[in-house]
Amino acid sequence: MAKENSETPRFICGLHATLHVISGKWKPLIVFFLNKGPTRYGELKRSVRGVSDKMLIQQLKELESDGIVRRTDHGEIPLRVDYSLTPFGTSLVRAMEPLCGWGETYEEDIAAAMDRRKTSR
Amino acid sequence: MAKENSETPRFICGLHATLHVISGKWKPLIVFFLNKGPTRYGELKRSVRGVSDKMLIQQLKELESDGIVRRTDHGEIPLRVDYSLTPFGTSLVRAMEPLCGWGETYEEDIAAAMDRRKTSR
DNA sequence: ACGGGTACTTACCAAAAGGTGCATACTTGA
DNA sequence: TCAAGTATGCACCTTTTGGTAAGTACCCGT
Repeated sequence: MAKENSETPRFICGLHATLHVISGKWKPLIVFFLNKGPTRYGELKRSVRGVSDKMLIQQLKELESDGIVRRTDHGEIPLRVDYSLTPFGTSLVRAMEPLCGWGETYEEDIAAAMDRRKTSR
Repeated sequence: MAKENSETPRFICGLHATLHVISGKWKPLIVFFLNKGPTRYGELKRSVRGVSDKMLIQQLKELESDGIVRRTDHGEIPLRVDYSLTPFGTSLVRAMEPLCGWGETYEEDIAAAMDRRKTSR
């Protein structure tokens, strides 16, 4: 009587799940900066050079709805909001570290491969 | 006299570099299966359910040009090709493990967040 | 000669992701 | 009152990514 797939095989493996959370052009950069401590919106925007308001807000909202980031509105007279990592976000950053390390170690190879592809197109 | 950025700030951090290698709808799944050993094209296609020829080949080519995957043409009478991870690819898989673990641990939370977003749209 | 299998390649399209720029509501300082 | 700053929202458009379906070149069994 069992259906072929009785439960949700949404993710093939943990990595697959994780990628749904951190993929997005600016997300890794955002968590990277946020890992240094709470940051105001404008400050973050200046840190993540090249990001547009739309993208920054959008990605922050997604990270927030994923429970990675916390938005704090200080309810002050001149609008003041800042963003920080939740403990969940911090655990993500921990798990990312080896990948960061791998990327750092092979940065040049990765860049070279990217260039090769761009050139041969 | 120094320019603002004298050298290439292509990646903000290692993770950023890594993501250029593993992001792509089917890449994590591909390396996941390949981690179990060399696999023939057709076999891989049957494993990664739902992938089209175009996508499988495309992503395999990118992984190959990034040095993650190795293509072996056995030059046999009935066409026979298989794919496997290079040592570089294996090192990537190693670095991915904590992220896999994180994803496994919080799979439900991630899925729930995804559903929330899908529903509220 | 035909149908089927292997390993791709190609053209065409739809959907998702990302970018640009203007608009808002509120503030402070000149 | 007007410009400027903070933190967004929104409409529109382009780019990138992914999907569908067909075709190729080769081989094999019947």
